Amino acid sequence: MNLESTMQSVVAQYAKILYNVDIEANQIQIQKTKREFEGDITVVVFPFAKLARKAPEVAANEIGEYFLEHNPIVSAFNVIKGFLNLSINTSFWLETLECIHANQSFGHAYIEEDAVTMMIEYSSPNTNKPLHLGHVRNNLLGFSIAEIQKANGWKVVKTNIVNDRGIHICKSMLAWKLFGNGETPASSGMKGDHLVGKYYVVFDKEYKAEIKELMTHDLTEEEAKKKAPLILKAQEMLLAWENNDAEVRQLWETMNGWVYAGFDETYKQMGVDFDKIYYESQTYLTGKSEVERGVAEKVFYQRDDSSVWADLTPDGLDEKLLLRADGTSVYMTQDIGTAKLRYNDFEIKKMVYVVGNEQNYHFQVLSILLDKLGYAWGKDLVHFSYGMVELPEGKMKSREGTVVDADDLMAEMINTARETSMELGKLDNCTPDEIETIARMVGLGALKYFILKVDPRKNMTFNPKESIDFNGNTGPFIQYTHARIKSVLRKATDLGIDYKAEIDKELQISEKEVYLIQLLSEFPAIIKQSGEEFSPALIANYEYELVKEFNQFYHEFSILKEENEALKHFRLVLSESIAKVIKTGMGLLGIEVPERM
RNA sequence: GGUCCUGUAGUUCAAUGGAUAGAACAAGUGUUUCCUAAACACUAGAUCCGGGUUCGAUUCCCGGCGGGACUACCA
Repeated sequence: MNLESTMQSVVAQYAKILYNVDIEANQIQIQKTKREFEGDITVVVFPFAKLARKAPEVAANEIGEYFLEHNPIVSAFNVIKGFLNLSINTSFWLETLECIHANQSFGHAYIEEDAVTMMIEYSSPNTNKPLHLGHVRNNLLGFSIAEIQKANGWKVVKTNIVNDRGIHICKSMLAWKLFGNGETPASSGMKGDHLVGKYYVVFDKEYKAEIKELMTHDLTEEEAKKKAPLILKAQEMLLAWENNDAEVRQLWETMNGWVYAGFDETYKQMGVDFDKIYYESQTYLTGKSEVERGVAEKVFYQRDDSSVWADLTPDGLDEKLLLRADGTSVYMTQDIGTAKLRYNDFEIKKMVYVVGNEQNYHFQVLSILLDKLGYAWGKDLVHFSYGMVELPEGKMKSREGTVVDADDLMAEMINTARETSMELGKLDNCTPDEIETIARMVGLGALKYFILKVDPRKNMTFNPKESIDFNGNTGPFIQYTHARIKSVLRKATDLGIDYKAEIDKELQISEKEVYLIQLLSEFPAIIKQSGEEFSPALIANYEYELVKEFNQFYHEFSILKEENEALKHFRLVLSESIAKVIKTGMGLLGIEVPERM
């Protein structure tokens, strides 16, 4: 029970006593008092002043008086318009801090044995090219919301559906076969996914050349695209794949193997992982049988050309194709198949798909289809939809080669972090290993924080330079603050200061310190809200506010030099609690915080 | 055309229907006997337009205008 909800029910109770007004506790608005006013928390009186037919000021004053008489944690109050500002007893805040300090897993809900399962799908790459900036946003969001839901008491299964079959991978395979000269990751020294991606580009280049050549022979562009020998060969290869042609399958497995090794490295570097990976090659047939079941149950219908459709016009949408006339499956069919496999593998109560907003329509449809097929979680599946990431230079376009590769980006961030730190002489006393660890934490922290602090729905601009700035609302700034607090605590330990003992409840502390404790006490509510709204940004912005507040405090007050032992002790406890909340909060964003930097 | 998302300082981002719309970057001015100056303080600057609901609107509703995505027998 936190202060806010306690206050809500108390105020509701008082309203009943004073005015005989019935109001739900959660209808009472409680907020933190703004800085420029006296007090700690504020009751917004307007709503029930109206019900009580009292002028807001009058009602606010009466409730304030009642508080003073009957509730010892309120030490003073003032009224401005319809806002009742209450000051809370210092001893209440001191007790609150002690609880926070003592609670090892502060902010985390305990996961019960019988907790329900939420499955979160994210990443979902194609196997014909390396991961790029768009995947970075996807992976970071997916991993972070999984962590947040765990903190909120869900059992979470992180999953990835790999699009390992289709014409795209055949293009890479074909180009490698024709132009590759047997090149392998080992022989070329290239990462596997990059090597395969290279041949995807080769295919595209040669294919375009063929189209151009054909167009000089009086073919339109459309015709040329369809008749170019390379595309015909690629389609042939896809067919051979579907028919289990041994040689094609062998090549497919080899090249996908290279790609997976490459992806693993990228995921590892990014710090994301999965509990269960599905492969499209294993799920697409299941989808077909599910669709056939739908036809049998008359949820879907078959046309004369034997293609299968779902009529979604009653839902205000179009008709949607599910199986082609030749019986092959489309994207939607695969998602249905994957859903069935997952349903069999886990007891899923909630399904979350982290997929870009260009697929909003697709998931609207999928939700309806799964519901019609009888999946309990179909109706309210969450499409966690996010916007595009752009660079300051403009949009990414694969054709113009302006795609930002995930591996390159991470390497660049780490390099910048290392260079900046070296320049500032911050790592002078570190071993090469320590330097690498810190550079990695800071570089990746900058990237992650910058991306996660933004509302996912919005398209955003990723500015590498700005993200790694050590000032402002950035990851490194928060990491740095954590390291500083840890440094103070180390020194305190060296000086033999004991800050595990109880805090003196009679201590006089400043408004700023009360504000910091109040901020800390809101942390669990922030995590809860982040979980409900699937919003890592909420946590990121909270972290920044906390750190900024602490920095001001830190400059205003000395900690170790304080003469008053009780006060010194209190400030150390406060600092340690803040460090704990920073670490926990950043952990929910998938960001590591260094002990020193 | 239809559907969905979005519009806040020069820029990048905030703001459960609440008080004088917050930060950061960029610009300008300061602060180092100091626990990490990779810090802190100060100055200047914004809700696309028009209606409506409300004691009160950046937020909710309606209508414009601008940006993006989707609207494939591609995935």
